[in-house]
Amino acid sequence: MGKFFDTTPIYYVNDVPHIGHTYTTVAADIIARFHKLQGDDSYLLTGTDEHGAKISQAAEKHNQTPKEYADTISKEFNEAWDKLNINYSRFIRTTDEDHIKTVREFLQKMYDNDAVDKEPRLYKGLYCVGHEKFMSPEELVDGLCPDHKTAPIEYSEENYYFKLSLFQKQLEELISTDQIKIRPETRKNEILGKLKQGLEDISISRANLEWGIPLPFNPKHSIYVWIDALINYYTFGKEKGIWPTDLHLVGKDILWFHSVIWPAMLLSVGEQPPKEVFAHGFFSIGGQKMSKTIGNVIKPEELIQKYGVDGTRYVLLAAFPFGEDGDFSWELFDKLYNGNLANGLGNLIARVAKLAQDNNISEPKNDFAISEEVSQLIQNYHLNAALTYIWNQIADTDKLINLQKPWTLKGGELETALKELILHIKQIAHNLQPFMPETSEKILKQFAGEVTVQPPLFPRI
RNA sequence: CGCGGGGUAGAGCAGUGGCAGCUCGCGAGGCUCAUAAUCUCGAGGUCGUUGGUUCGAAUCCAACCCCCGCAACCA
Repeated sequence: MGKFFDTTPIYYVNDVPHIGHTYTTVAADIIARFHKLQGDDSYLLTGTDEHGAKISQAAEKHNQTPKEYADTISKEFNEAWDKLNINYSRFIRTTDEDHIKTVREFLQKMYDNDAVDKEPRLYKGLYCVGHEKFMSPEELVDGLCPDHKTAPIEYSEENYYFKLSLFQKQLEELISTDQIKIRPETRKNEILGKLKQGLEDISISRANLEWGIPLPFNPKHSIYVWIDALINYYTFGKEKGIWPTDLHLVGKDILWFHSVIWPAMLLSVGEQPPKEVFAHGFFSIGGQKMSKTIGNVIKPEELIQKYGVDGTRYVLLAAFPFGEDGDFSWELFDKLYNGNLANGLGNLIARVAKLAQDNNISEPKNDFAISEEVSQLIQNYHLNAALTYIWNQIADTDKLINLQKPWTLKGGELETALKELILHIKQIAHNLQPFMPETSEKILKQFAGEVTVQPPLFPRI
């Protein structure tokens, strides 16, 4: 028994929930539920990231204030996770009062500790309006932005800088010794490689941004949205007294922020860095990159409508090795659903329930926990391998039925055979608890006391 | 140019020095408890190319070919 605290990234309200957000969040929920079942004091944090210029622009388009706009999108995320049975401890928003207060205190402390310059640096650069970012002179072709064919504006702005470069040695040490454990291993190597190339100080404020948290030591500046966002983990962790984070689950695109910038920020205020950062892979859609522009984004509602809540949780995690990229297609997910849920798990439950009901067999009493093998796999975040293991248990039980042929047996032999099968099923149901909580509960209920036939768990599609 | 991922059976993938595997699909057979479900057997691969290291290479090394991603909203 111990404490376990894991997080999803907080999602930027510039975008509505899609399959990528869903994947991260379901995985984080499975890990958190697993720890709870093991008796740990388990916390899962998710939420939305709501500040920044992009949000105020999007709000303007919808004729809303930034807060109104953020409220709308944030609610979509929150509702999606409720539908998916995500057992979060808190849904945090960067517009929450306590978060804003914590961010200001955090930044003040960075400032007091000399991790932030006392005076802003003047940043001069070439700003491309199309990109909404500064371009380096090398990126320009004939003085024009190669993508937009426009001349960038010469623009200068005063920014406060975080002295990230001071932490290079310490981070290399912490990461290479797994005190900040980065997984999968290839990602750790990537980060270490990038660290060796040197760290530059980073700007943490914006001068002309209204939709943001003011810098405590100079309210004319707003805090850069990434800095604001990362602190959400600390807002919750500090309040609950459960710091540091045991696991930040992130997409591979934001690993740098979570494994380098965020730990450095924590070190600068004398707090412990996260124990582990795990970067999972991305979905492509039918061989193409997932993109709003292409319009091939899959929404969680579409998945739930087709596969149900637990069906969605299952197919997302069963489809690919956890940590690696995978190519989504409805064909693949349909196959997984029909093959493994309808024909596999669902059918096994149906056939044993019928045999037990017809012969008035009642539940054998026994104590159960998650199988040791499954437990090990989940602890190492081999979620997909854990599911494979459980499905082998299902296949083995099907084989056992065909071997025993209970429909040819009578009396004591029949009872012994069926009770053995029921024990197998209960073990499977327990192993499924973190992955498919509703299904697991349904099965355990169905096989409690007098076993009865129930409607199919997963009708074929 | 750079960085990263990948090329293994019809499809999707696992396998990082020791007899090439899994799932789906396909073919044949069995069972009848079950959601046209389940079980058994089978066919199908010169592991991208070339060269090297080794008793032995899908696996290690070198060169090359091809696909995808990052630099543009996006987990």
